Amino acid sequence: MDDGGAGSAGSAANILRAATELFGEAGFESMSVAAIATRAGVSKANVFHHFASKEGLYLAVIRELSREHAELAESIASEPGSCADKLRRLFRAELGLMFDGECRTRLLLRSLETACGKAKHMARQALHRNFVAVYALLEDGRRRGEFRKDFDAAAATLSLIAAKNLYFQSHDVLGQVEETKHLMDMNRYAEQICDVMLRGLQASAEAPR
Amino acid sequence: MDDGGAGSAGSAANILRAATELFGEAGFESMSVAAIATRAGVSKANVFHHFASKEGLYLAVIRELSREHAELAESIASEPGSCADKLRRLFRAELGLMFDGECRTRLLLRSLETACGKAKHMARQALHRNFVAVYALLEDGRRRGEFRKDFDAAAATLSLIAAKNLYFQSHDVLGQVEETKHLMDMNRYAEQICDVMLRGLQASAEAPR
DNA sequence: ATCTGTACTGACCGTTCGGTCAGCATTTCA
DNA sequence: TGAAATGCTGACCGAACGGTCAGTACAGAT
Repeated sequence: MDDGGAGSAGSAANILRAATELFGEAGFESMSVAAIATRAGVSKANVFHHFASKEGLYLAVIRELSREHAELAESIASEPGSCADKLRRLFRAELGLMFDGECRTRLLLRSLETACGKAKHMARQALHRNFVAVYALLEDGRRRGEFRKDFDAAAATLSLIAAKNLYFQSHDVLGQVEETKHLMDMNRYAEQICDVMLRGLQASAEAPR
Repeated sequence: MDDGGAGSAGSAANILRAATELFGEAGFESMSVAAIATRAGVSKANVFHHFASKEGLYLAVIRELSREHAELAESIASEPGSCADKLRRLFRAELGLMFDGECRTRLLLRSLETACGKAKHMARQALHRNFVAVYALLEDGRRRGEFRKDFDAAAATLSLIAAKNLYFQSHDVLGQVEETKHLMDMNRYAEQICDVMLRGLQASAEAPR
């Protein structure tokens, strides 16, 4: 029983992968340990051999995903270039990562609202690390004079992250509505969102209305 | 068995209310019919007397909430005033409604990602009606010359809705981080988001960067 | 050759779940 | 007065669940 970590690269890794897929497709409660074992090609008892409990397995999955997502933002933010450029690059890269492993992303997003306290907390920590990276980027842009002095960096950061998350959640229905069909293209959406936001951040200091 | 609707105003209404609360606190799968019956002060069998199944009860709850949320946007959009004003009013009003019944909102948001296909569809329809109302508002602003000609109304609408949803989801952790403490105040957040967005929509036509 | 630890399994357990059903009250209508 | 319909319940059911356990197979160390 190693509970998380790579562990023997055989069954344990298979179980972790199967669990990621199945927990991603449906929720924690609606996916049984037996189903995960079947998908992984092992016996149900073997799942409990490698992981202490169903919740332990779930947490191991979340832990892996959280790290992966948080590190991306931090890495891009530390690259050179103007803040506006970095913001565009970051937004696009994050969308890319999200769609790269759809079920993984869905799992992480769902965990934000799960009953299980520990999973919720880990998912929120991932969100927080992401927040801090984007927030720092916006504050940096303000210091450098790229953005106006009087915008609320926290609100703007939240709005950017939100735009990313909801886009992912509703991507598969965008094609069903005429007005949103053109947004199916990820890069086009990223461009539009960044355009509006950057205009808002760069606009002169006079109040809107 | 009346399956939805007010019905006898006694037990059926109690069950519906209890189900809304409990499904809101936890998810569909993690809340048992027995628990709902206890909270409603009736027997478990009585739940099945009024509703065809657990899923039927769930759908009845969602149906009620969807209507409530979608109608607000449509009503405010039809009021008089400038589009910028209406956008501000709408954003604030929607946030208000969300926090008015927290567990109801949580339930609706969670349904967007549930395994149950019908519930997901209904929640998405509510989202769609909301989308259409905001989208029409932005397009109207563009036609009236309040906003610039070349912004993407669909992307901006999605972003506004997203900013609202994520704010609700993360509201209780905003107080734990120094940079976001000031956003705990709903109206202040609404103001900041609308400021950035409206500046982005009203800014002159030259490209940002 | 034997011992020890590890990976793994099939069979099983207690519990909880959604759902059913026969039957008891109360009301409604004839 | 009685028959029919409705609201409601406790007792019960089969299925599925998370989790356990005794035991097998096989590795490497002594």
